[in-house]
Order: sequence, then structure tokens, then C-alpha cells
Amino acid sequence: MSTLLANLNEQQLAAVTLPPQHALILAGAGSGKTRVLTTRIAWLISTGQASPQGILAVTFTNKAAKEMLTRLTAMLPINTRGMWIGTFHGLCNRMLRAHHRDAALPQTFQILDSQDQLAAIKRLLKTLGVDDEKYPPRNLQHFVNHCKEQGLRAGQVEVWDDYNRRMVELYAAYDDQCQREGVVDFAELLLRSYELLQRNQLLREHYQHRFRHILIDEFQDTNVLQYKWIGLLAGGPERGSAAVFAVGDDDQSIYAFRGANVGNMAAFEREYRVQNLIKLEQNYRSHGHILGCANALIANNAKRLGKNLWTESGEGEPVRVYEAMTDGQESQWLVEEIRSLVAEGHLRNDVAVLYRSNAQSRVIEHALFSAGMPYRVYGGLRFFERAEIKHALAYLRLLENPDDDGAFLRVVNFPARGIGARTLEQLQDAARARGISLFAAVGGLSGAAATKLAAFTGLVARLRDETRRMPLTDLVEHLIERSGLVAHFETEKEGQERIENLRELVNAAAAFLAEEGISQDVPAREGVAVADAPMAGAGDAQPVAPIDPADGIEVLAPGVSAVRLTPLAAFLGHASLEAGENQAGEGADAVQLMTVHSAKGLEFDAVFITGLEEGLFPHENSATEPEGLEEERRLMYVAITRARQRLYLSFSQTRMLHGQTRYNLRSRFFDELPEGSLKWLTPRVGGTARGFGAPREAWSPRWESGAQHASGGARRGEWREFGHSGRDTGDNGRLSQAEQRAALRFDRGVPWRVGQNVAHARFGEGVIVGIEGSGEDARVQINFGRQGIKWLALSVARLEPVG
DNA sequence: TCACCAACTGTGTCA
DNA sequence: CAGTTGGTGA
Repeated sequence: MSTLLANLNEQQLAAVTLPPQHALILAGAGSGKTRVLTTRIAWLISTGQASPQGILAVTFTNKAAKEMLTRLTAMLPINTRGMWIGTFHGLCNRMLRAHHRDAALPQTFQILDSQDQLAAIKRLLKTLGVDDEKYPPRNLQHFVNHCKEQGLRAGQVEVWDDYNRRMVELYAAYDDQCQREGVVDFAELLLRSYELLQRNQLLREHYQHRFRHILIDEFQDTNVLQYKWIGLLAGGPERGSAAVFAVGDDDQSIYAFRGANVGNMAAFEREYRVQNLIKLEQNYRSHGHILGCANALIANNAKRLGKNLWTESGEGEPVRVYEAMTDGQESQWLVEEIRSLVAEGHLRNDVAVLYRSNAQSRVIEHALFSAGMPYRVYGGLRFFERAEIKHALAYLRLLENPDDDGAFLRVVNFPARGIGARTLEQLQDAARARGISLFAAVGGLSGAAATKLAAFTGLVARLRDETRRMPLTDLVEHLIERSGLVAHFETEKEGQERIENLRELVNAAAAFLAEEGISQDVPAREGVAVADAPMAGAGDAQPVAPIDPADGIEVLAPGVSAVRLTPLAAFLGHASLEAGENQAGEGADAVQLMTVHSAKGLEFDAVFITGLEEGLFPHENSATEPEGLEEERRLMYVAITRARQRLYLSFSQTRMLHGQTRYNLRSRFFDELPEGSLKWLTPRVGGTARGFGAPREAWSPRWESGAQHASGGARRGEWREFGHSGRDTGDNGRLSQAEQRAALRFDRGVPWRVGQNVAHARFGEGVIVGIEGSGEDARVQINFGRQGIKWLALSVARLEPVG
């Protein structure tokens, strides 16, 4: 016990040892949040206040769940199998598998990732003959997910105009389609689980009785539905059979785009009448200057619960800032800096390069690759999201459930079997007319097309037969060969890598079995107990069995039960819930590349935040969203607080984006950092850069308005000018195409050039990104940062050169 | 039916 | 730039 609680600070200790009552822990970045959570669980168990089965701990990412389990097993020598620790989606999946009957799902239901979901929606719109210009699939996808995240079925959504009414109808039709095909999307996992608990009193009471302690990580990221789900499990705010221990940081709420509702923190405090509110404000991670930047930045947000991080470690090194000419140069500089960090003795693993969006990784990867520097990219296209893997998984899904039309359509003609769009249209008509799946409808067709289709269903049937008693790895191996996938990619020029990925799928299956503790020899399609089932609860709980024995629940030992699920079904669930990393080489010492979002929860000795430019970070799309800027600022706050010792901030004057050169202003976030904590690695000619030293009152902090914001004001030094007289630009001395074009236009008599900084009386400062026409008709396109990109006629607009 | 190419479009973060 | 759609010819 004493070792368990040793080295906790006062607030941490208070949080860990709280009585079994509702509690809200406001945990700042680097304040030991995960430690508090895991120690709390260990403390509850080791003091006998809770049994492992009585604990429900929810996180958002698989990574966080794994981390918690690892730390817990290090603290307590207990079997964690009976504990419900996992992501919201993972736990809901577990619950729905166990009670699939009550949830009206086939036990083999498959999970759609967002790709699959979009494909399903496109298919639906086509079937219904809906104009997908008027109802873009992506919009419908967002609409559906948004509704589900609010806990609303189609029948519960408020209808206010014809368009919206149609969307609701399509939502209902989409749900019908999913139900017919036995598939559920991510949001559905939660909603289905919620409705199950709400509808089934016996089941609800069982879980309420079982879970005495509910612990939630990253509470600020919960959405309305998750909040309600927790409420059901906890027996509601009033009676409260369980103590809810919520840990969160409103300043790190960065998932509003997927429905997260920071308001849940305040709501929780109010509705649950939380008496125990503890703030963890001592930061153990970052040096002073870094923390100072984070605090100063986040202070610009209006809606905060209020919290200020402090540290006992000294000021440390200042935050380094680098301004590049081009994104390529930014990456070059990055490589050099990382080289010297490594030379100083840092592990590459302890160096992270962060960016706002995945698209930015490309240039950086290119530079690292050319320099022979090992790196590892997180996110982007992940292993289980690759096309060839999805094809293989579709075959696996058809073995489990032939009625899965999405899987059917994905592979019916892949590899090509001469089954074209016309044939499939006929089949879909037939299936719809009879209300059956595509697979089932094949038998009712006749003609040449039917023969080809029958060949495919025959193949699937044969594969089913052949693999009946095969272990999972053999099955996967057999399937990628006999489906014709490997042979198909062998004929492709670029197919080798895809074949390697398919082979890697066999390894992934083996690794999955090992991780789940399933024997490699168990037949993949026969039942094996894989997941803890909610039958007999904690030791003191009376065994409630609101479960139909036909559900396949098995009691392993007193108090421990499991769902009988085939290894194949479990593997498919794993593949959709855990997209997997996209690169092998876990152990290698490599620089870590990732988006700021995926960096949340991690920390590194040195962190580079790149592409700090208006439009990129803060992202331009966030401008149209309510409170979009505040979320971007929190994102920046998360990025800064990842760094332990060294932080680098960089931006570039020009950047290739969507295939064309863009001229960006540097991010407004620089204006919000204390100048004394920054060290500029590139010269700032003119003494004051934008914002610093300028009267703060002069600019509006509002995202929406702020017309008089003194934007763009870096007095650009002479050396940064480009586009005239062929002078060395500092960028290999070569003029880019855009610069050449600009120079040409300059020769035609328009006294401005692309890339030049200008000031406009109303819009403030901006940078010229395009020029058209000449003489009276000449007009220039200017990026005014948050004012947007505008075309101005030179005969009308009065522009002042800047710099 | 399918391979191939041209034109077009959209481009943010996650489970 | 990349992925997707649309058209064409075999």
C-alpha cells in the first residue's frame, strides 16, 4: 500500500483515495492523470473496496486502454481479464456480442468503419435513386453520425423543412439497410448498447449491480450519448449505484468535430451534485518556458473552467521558432535539428514531429527518407484500412455472414470475374424485390450472368467448407490464396507490396490470437470463449443471469464467464475497432510523425510543431464552425504540452497544398505566446514581428469579426523577398513556377508580384497569391488570413506595400 | 465487360 | 496531388 501511494502529491493522493462518491478530477496536461486513474483502481482493489469485476474503466483510444492495463498489472498481481477496461466502442461491442439477441443483432454482426459506412450510404442512395448531388453521401454520413451521437433515432429527430425531412428518411433507410445486412457503424455500437440498457430492466440492473466504480478518462471528449450511457450504468445521478470518477481537462477538448461535448463536465458536476472536485495543476512534464507558452496561449480562450499549470523544474530552454521559405526547406531544417538532437544523445523515439493534418506528413517524410533518418508515421492510411486488406477482410466477413452485402459487393468482382455493373443491378433488383441479401438472391437468377455469379457464391461456399476446421492463421493464409487475391496482385506492376501486406495479415492474425490468449490451434470458426461476459458479477453480487443460454455464455470459473465467439469473429471485430498501425518496426528507434490529435496523451523530449500558418493551423475549415478557433487553440495547447525539454515551432512562407503553391501568413498563435520565451532562429528584420510590441487593444480577439486585426505584420527582411532580378532567394537559387509567373506578370506592368505582402485599409495585411489581367482590368488575389482570400481590382483597391 | 485515359474534384482531426 | 468519375474503344 505504502508503495502504491508513494510519491503522489497532495492533490493526487486526495483524488486516489476519495471515498466511493462521484468525483470530477480536473487534470491538466502532464499532471499525472493516467497515474491517478490507475492508482485509484489499484487502491480500490487492494483495499478490498472493489473487486476487479466491479470496475468499469473507459477510455477513448485503444492506446490509452492498453496503457492503463499495463500499468495496472505492474501495480497489482491480478488477472485483468474480468475487468471491463477499454474504449467506449470496445466495451459496447463486448456488451452487444453478449446480448446480441436482446439487441436484435446476429452474433456475427460486423462493424463498419467510416470508409465502409460511406460506401454503404452511397449504395443506399443509388438503390433509392436519390440524387447524390442534392444529398451528398458525406453530408448524410455526418448527419447520421451526428444524430446518433446525440442519442437520436430517425423517429426522434426534429424535422423543420423538406430537405431535413428527406435526410431523416434517408437516415431511417440507412438504418434499415444496416439491420438487414447485419452490420453496425461506430456510432451505432454506442446507441444500440444504450438502447439495450434502457429497454431491458433486468440487464440494466444487472450491470448497475455489478459495476460499483465507473472511471472515465478524457471526460471532456465524451459526447451526449456517452454521457447518457454512463448515466444508465451508474444508475443515474440521483440513486447512483456506482461512484463515477471522471477525469478530464477542458483545455484539451479537441473532438467537438465528432460530437464531443465539453459541457458534459459542467453538467456532470451539476447533475451528479459532485462534492469532490480536485484540480491537478502541478505539471511534471515540461520545462518552464514551454509551460509558460501553453498557459499564455490557452488564456486567450473565453470558455474555461479555469486552471493554471505550474512546474518545479526550471525555465529550461526557450522555445525555438523557425521561419522557412518553403515547406521543403522547413523539412530540411527539421532534419538538421533532429540530427543534432540525436548527436546530443536523444533517442529518435523521443523526438516527435507534429502537424495539423495528415497531408502535411508527405514533405517531411520525403526529407527524412532522403536523409536516411528512420521515422515512423502514425495515422494516415492504417493497416486494416488498406484496400487489399479490406478485400481480404471482406472474404472473411462473407464466411461469417454471407448476407453482408457490403462485403459481397466489395469482392464479387475482385479479382475480376466478368461480373459488371449491369449484372449487379439485376441482382440488386432481384434481392430488393424478394427482400433478401445479394448472396441469397443469386440462386433465383438465370442466364449467362447468373452463371458467373453462381461461380462466385460457389467459391465462397467452397471456401467455407474448406476452412471449416482450420485455425485462424491457416484460414487467413488459405483465403488470400484461394480467393485469387495473391494471384491477382502478382500480375500487377505495383502488386508486390500489396502481397506483402496480405502476408502480414496472417501475422496480424497470429499476433491477435497470442494477445487474446487463444491457442493457435483452435478452429477459427468454432466457438471459443474470448470475452468476459456479464453473468455472475462481483463476488458479493448475487449471480443474475438475464441471459438466454442460447447466447452462448459460458462460465469459466465462479464469477467469471465468457461469451462464446469464434476467433474469426473476434478477429474481425478487432480489425474494425483497432485499425492498426501502418508501419511495422515497433522496436526500432525512429522519429515519431503524427497529427496533433494522435499525439494527445503522449510526451517526448523534443517536439516540433510544423506548418504553423493561418489556414493550416488554425485550420481554415474551423473558421466556419462555432467556437472553431477555440478548439484550434486547444489543439495547439495539446501540441505544446507534449514537449518535455525542447519545443520547436516552425512555419513556411509558401507551401504546396492540393497541388498548388499557397502563400500563407504565419499563425496567429505566435501572437499569443510570450516573446520572452521564444528564440527566433531566423532573423526578424525591423525589430518587431507581428503582434509583439503592438498595442494589444488594437486587435480584436474575436474569430468571427476582427476586421482591424493587425495581421500579417512580420516586417519581412530583404533576404526573404523573391521574384526579382534572379537574385539568390535562399531556396537553392531557383525560382519556383509561381515565382516565375509572378516575375512575368511584373514585366507586363502590374506593380505587384505574387508572394508580396501588402496592406489594405479594411482587410489589414495580406499576401498576394494571384494576379490577373493588366492595365485597368488588372486585379490581384490576396490572402488576408482570417478575412479570407479576396480578389481586388487594382483600379479600385488601395494597397500599400509592406516590408 | 473491362482496361485505359482524361477530366474533375475535394482535400481536418478519430473510434 | 490523389482519388474518383465519366467516357471511349476493344
